[in-house]
Amino acid sequence: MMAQSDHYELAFFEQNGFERRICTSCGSGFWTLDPQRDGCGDPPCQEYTFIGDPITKDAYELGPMRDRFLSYLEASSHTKVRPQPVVARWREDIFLNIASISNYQPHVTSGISPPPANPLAVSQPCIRLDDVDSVGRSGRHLTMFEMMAHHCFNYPDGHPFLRKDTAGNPEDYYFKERTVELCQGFLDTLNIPEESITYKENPWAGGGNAGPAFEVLTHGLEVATLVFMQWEQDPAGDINVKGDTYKEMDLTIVDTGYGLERFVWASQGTPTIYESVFPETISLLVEELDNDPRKDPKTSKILAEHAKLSSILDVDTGAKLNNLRKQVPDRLAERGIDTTPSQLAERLAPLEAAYAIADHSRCLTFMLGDGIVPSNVRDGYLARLLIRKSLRLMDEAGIDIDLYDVVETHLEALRDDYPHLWSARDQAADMLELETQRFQETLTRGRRLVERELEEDTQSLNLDRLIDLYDSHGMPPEIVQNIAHDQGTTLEIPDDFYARVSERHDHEEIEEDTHRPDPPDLPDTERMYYEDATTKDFTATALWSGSGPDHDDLLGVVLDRTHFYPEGGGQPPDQGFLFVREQALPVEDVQTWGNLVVHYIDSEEEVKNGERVRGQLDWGRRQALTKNHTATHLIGGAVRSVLGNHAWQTGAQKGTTRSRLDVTHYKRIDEEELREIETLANLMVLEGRTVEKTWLDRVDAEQKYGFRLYQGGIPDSDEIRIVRIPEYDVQACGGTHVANTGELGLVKLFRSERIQDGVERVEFAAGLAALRQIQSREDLLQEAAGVFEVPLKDLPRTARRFFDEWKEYRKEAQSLREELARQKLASFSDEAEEIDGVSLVSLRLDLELDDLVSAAGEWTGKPGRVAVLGGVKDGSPGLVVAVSDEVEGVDAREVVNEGGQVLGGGGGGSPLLARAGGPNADQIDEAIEAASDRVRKALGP
RNA sequence: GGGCGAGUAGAUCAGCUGGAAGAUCGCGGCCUUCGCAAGGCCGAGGCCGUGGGUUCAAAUCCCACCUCGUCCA
Repeated sequence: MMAQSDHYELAFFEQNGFERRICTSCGSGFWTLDPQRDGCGDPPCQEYTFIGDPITKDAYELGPMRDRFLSYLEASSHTKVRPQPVVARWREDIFLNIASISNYQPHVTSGISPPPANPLAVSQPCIRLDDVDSVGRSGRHLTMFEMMAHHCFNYPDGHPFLRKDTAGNPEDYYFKERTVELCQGFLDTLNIPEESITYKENPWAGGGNAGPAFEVLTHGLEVATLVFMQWEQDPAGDINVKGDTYKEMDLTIVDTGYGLERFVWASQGTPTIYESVFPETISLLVEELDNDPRKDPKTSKILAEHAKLSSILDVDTGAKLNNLRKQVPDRLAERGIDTTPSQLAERLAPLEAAYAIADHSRCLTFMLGDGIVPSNVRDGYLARLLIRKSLRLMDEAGIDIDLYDVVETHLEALRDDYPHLWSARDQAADMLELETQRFQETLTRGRRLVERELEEDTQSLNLDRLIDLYDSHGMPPEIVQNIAHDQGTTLEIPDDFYARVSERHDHEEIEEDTHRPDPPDLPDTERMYYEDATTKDFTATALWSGSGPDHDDLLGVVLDRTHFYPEGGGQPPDQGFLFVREQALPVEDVQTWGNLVVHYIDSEEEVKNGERVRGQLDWGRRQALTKNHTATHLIGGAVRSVLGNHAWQTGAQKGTTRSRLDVTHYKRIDEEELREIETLANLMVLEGRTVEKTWLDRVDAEQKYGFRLYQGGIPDSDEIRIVRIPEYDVQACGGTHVANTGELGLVKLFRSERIQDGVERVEFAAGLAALRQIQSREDLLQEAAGVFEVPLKDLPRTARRFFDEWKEYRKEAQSLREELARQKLASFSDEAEEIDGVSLVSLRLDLELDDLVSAAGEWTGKPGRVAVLGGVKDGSPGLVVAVSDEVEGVDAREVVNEGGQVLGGGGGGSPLLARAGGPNADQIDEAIEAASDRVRKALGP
């Protein structure tokens, strides 16, 4: 454990009269101006003292509090920057933006990119679902909140960003002292009593970094955290934090977080944070409650006590909640209110549901507004989870309004501060309606399933099955319990139900990344295709050759410069030849290796370092790929224009003959939309728009175009290449593109398919490949029309007629065949052999086996009969044996098998009807005879 | 990205240890009734998701694909 308390000995504290004390309750070090104080101020060491007694003179709402914070920092040489989306598309490791510092990870914190400003101030909407089960019950948890923050990135002397002047002004840099000063200064502007504030020492670690940190507390509420990132994880490091070792970093970072909603809450002193943050939403929901608990005058007192106690107790599990519910009545008794834990639970449950719904719907407002499409995978699942939780809570609390109506209260409240949410409201409404409908269908389906199972066996619903129902059919155990209750069965749901569900998933394999070896130490390969996309022949110097990381059987060659495009961004590599000493060596593959481009050639010969090499591209291939790549951008633009801005690219693969683009969308793309997309893309071709390619600073590019740039993924460099079709589409993209959209000639969409829930794949082609595809489709049509010998325009009608007639004839043929079999049998029936009172018919009829079966079945419909029928149809023999119910001692399976053996195969069926077959068609008569013999033996004396 | 589940009559689902494609509701006709509800009898309606494979024989087993549901990271 870190014992370096000197990390916290600040001049600021000394100069301003703060004292370091040790909390008598938890033993933590903290700093205070109050000489009497002996507790750190952090729950559970202290409970809330601001409920009903706000910490500021004025009550603040979100907007004014946020402005207050940002303008205070602007006045202290910070630059205000725009917040980023709640969907962390620039991160590979997380779906949602969980903190303001996430905006700058990993590219800024690792030193690849400079920050947008330095120092900077921001109020960043964040989403954390870890505590979702405490939301509504604890009175303080939120799934979505704004983290107000000031950050400073302290670049060491001589850092390249300082030379480039993109690292801010070093004179404005600060670390611990100034950070605490700014924090204290902000609290002072709110007139929060200074002696109520404590700075609690609590080192922080996360994501490979660590550093000393303060929790800032007042009135029992943690309102801010001040983190000083100055260590990075290193197994050989000598600094120990929470069990890991770290070393000092070159770049130190001030990472602060001020809870906007907490400040607003503390300034209003309402029983819970929810009434302060979204009062309109709460009113709407509470009015819809079956019985409004707030009409009871006692409730506000109860709520206040409940809130204060919940501050010092965790309520993230049912057991802990019950514990809280037991303690509150005692406290209330002291204040003259009589209640029991169960009364309390009953009184509070609907209100807690309303709080949770209000919270979840605000979170959804941001999720859907920032383009998450609800689905069963990835971030979409998180949205679906919240939607379903909300719907269930609404159902339980008897709130009978559309979820979108709740979301709308947030949209209105947030309209001015977050206009992009408002403009996506139609899609949000659509998605919520669809999701509500889907959930109802899931529940209906599940209900039927459960009812059926209970009907068959009331004991069938054991825990295993309960987990099954949830895991495979989405049936929450509570709902299954209700259904069981209605059917008069009781079900126990264990406390650790959800833990048991996840146990099932514990064994799932996690794929490990294969680690590529580091590239040789060579200068970056100059990629000439960016500057000049029309050259197909070039000369260069070989710098390295050997076994590369991608192929064992091919020789890797690195040149100082190349026109060969390495596979990347969904564009396959170029092919062609390298000419070495007048010898043409085919280039099979081209890949990047760090900043190098490796050409893989099929060659026995070594390529010597320093040798001159001529390269020649397969130009037809390159052109086809280039056209398909530009077409991908055209389709992407058209898709977003037709479907909406939520349609984000999740993948793309270009080919020479066809390409595909995957986008998020909440329902199937229909034929009409597909046509619209195709038309729009072709209009762009017809207009012949210029395709602009420019290099921009990452920060500039993001400021100018926003995160929609990263449709195709996030480049990990400071400079990024922008491919722009003016007033239509702009993306960060490293691929090859035509100069003008007119060069594509034609773009053809083939189909869309649902590759997973919430993701549509569009397949298309461009240029000659598009024409060829159209032609080959036409060939198919012509061929089909040729089969029917009708003109193309009559094809659908004719096909329909043929299909209908085929069905009709098939049925007719079947009944005729049955009739035929019956007739034949009847005509032979007088040949029946009488054995011990049983008539045996033994015949050869060369008909379909199915028809023999119906004939035999018909015959044995009357008592005392056995039929052995065999025949050869289309070269394969078949044998059927049927026995009337009453005949004893004859098992059709045994009889038929006797014949089956003769046929070289086998047979089986039921005791009354069985069939057999085999390869020996010429033995059919013998087989019939063998089977009949078996019957005679069975019946005979 | 991974796990689980499903696709059979217009709808909901049985059948899935291979051996004659079923039930219920709905639909059509008839009977009963003054009429309705209900009941009784008869009937129509199936590329058993698609394509391969195994087998004498596949709705059933195997593989691939298509469509849908669900849980988790």
